[in-house]
Amino acid sequence: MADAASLTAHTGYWLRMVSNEVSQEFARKVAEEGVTVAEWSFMRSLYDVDAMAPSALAAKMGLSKGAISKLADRLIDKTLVARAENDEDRRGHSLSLTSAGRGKVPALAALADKNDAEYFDVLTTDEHATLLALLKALADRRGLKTIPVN
Amino acid sequence: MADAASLTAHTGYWLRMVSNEVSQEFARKVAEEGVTVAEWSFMRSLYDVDAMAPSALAAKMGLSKGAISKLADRLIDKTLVARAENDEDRRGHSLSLTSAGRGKVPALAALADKNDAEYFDVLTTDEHATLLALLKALADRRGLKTIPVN
DNA sequence: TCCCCTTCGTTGACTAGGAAACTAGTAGAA
DNA sequence: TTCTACTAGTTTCCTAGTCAACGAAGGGGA
Repeated sequence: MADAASLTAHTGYWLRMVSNEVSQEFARKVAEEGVTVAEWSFMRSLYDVDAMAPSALAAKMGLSKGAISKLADRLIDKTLVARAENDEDRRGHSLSLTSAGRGKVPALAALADKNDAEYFDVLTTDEHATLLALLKALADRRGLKTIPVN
Repeated sequence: MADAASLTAHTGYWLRMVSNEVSQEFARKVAEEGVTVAEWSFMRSLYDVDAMAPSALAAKMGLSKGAISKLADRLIDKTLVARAENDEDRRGHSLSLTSAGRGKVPALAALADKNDAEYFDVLTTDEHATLLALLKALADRRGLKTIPVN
């Protein structure tokens, strides 16, 4: 019955609790570098390519087109990202990192590594590996393709 | 180096991806009952007690006082929750479920159970148990006390 | 008793994202 | 070639949260 179904009994509950914590911790750290987690994810996605269409980035980051549009505006204000019109298809735009933006990525990536390592440090190596494997298995079996922020 | 630090290598990344999915799925389901996930969590927290102070609820749900205040407004509009002034300490208020609100909880709790069971159904019983144990261990060892939405 | 300091809850300004309307441009069919 | 349907991005409106400022109320010391 309802009374027996304690809120804390759900796996989704613990998942969210832990996930929130990792993200908040990381948000605090990247804030010192002057960017948000979403902005970092945006920049990181652009780092591997020359340029990318907003719609592709939306799919990759698991955000709506509208969110990408606004996120891009903010990053352009910070001169970390540039938006260019497309010659072939004049509807499309392409987004790319400026040199300032590109220069910021390594430090942020190091921060991301450090955050992850520190957060999961309370687990043994085996436990950490098991957790990662289970999460990947879950994502795989549920057919997750989108790439959320972080 | 930065290039080697792929975004997808982080445990935090997978955690967030899976957690987002569970939450969104659940959000979609409770929406059919006319409430949001935060509203459900609010009602669930009130279900075990007669009444509760906004500040206590904020601590329990891991939200700010302001968020609780607005959430309460919405639930009062839906006549699921009532707000009363306190006689002993006239600064304090107390929040409680209306009978309509209380009546809704069991169905929502069943939905929460069902969602959790269905989502993690792709794991074997052992895998599910291991995942849950790891998440709890992580929360415990990191001293997590707050109770996030869900 | 009266003042200062703290606490409780609400409010307002702001940030972030989603959904849908909208604009501009492309492509295919007649 | 021109009309229609579709596609890409942006914009607008809405929801949901944070943080900081605020007013009301309590409590302890001079």
